Amino acid sequence: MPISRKVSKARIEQDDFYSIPIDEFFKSAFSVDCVIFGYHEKELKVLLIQRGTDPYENFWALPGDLVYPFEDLDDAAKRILNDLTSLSDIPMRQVHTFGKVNRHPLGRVITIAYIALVELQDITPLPSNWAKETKWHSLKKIPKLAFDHKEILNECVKELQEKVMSEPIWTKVLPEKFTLTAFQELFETILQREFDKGNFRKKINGVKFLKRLDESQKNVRHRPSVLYKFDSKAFQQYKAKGFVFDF
Amino acid sequence: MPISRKVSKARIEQDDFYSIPIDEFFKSAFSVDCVIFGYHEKELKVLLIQRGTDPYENFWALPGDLVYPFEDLDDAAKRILNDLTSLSDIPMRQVHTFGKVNRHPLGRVITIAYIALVELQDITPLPSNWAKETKWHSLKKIPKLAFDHKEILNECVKELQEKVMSEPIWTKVLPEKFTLTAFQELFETILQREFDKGNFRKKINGVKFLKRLDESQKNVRHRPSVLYKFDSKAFQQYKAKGFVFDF
DNA sequence: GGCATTTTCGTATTTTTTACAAATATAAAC
DNA sequence: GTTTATATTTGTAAAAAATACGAAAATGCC
Repeated sequence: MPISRKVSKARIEQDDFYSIPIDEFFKSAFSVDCVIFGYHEKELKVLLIQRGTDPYENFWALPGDLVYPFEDLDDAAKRILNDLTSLSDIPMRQVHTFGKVNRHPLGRVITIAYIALVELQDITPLPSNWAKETKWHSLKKIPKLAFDHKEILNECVKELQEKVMSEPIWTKVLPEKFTLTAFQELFETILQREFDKGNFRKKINGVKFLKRLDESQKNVRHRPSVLYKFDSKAFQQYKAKGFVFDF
Repeated sequence: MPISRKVSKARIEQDDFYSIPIDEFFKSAFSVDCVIFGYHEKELKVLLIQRGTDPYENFWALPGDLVYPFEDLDDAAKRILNDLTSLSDIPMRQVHTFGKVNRHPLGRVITIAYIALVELQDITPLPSNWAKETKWHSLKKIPKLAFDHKEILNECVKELQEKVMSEPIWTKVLPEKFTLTAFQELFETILQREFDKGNFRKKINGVKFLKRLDESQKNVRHRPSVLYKFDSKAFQQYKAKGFVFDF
């Protein structure tokens, strides 16, 4: 195992290399930040924590922390979300890595952002470990955030909008059996545009992984809506062909 | 600056925290791997280097190296590609971060993958620094690769197929003025399916950011093709609306 | 000029989208 | 019971787009 290697003098003099000890490279850390979007009744929120530790003590921030040296990234995301908010069983997806040199005051820390989408009412985050407080914040009024978390959040909103069209990231938001109206409203909220009810429904009926059930709503004072469910097996075939909703 | 912080005993005993020195977190490194796809005459290749240093000396690998502690990720990608292959001015896009614990024998190293797409004939990579050799490898026969680079490559092929539909990642492949036949062949190669010539053309003509010029091919022994060019300004509006080709 | 070649245009058919209206199913009010 | 309010569901006519072809056009070369 070499203890040093040739590296370029970064953009000072091309073709001119000098040696720096390889140990110098192993002085960085990385973190995971979890962007948990909460949906409820046509409103989209994001779960923030109030930091109870330096740096940025008392600031609102995305739930995030340093990854252990012996921990896989996806595992770290789960563990960190659970550490700070007591939440578990929330499937998250990696979306982007943010790596500006001075984004963290304690040293070089790059952060990998993960997103998830849940029904607000289904879960009750509880602050834990160094998180003083957890709170759902409407996307329309986000306070000043720690680190570069505002930038991360903005990017993740875009990623959510893209991902919701091609991946079943929305399955945790809806009950197992759901109405097409609920499905439509969810997409309208995330994508910020409206669809014609009848035509939206026609498109859905052409999509095999949304299965119409022989069951309908109860106790509604209007014509009850037929219930649908997501067929993940059928979805696999769509995914293989590069499926994207064409709303 | 705190020298330690409470952390959970990762998945051993929930709700039980102990302290480990914060320095322990700052013993990792990260690298960038560049997946440069080269296109030429209906064939897609990827640029690999032969490693001239441990670990994995003499193995074929994606051009990649450790990121300096004082270096932004996007800058590192450019610098590293240039260090190893002498290439510059190749716009790359971050696609995914790979972070399995034991993916690197020298310690904890996560790697951020970047992709780009270029015309093979336009550039001449030259091995430099610790790269012994550079070579374009057909995607159909990839040798055994260093680290987890095979897995990274496979994932990046999928990302390329997705990105080519929504982002002008293809602009560096085609000359400034190009024929629709060339454009079509490029997409057929990347997506691995074929399109009807006349109908493909009709779709393109409905897309405003592909501008038809008052100019056509010269010195071809058949009816010359009209040339088109990419209008990046017009594309911005498409992008804002979440444009995706619907081939 | 005729030939080979590939682009380009045209068109008839089918399919999908769109916009909107009418019919339907339920609970609750009368 | 009958009516009413409400939202779901179906239907449909017009417009638009996709599809599958084939014919016409423009070039270099013989």
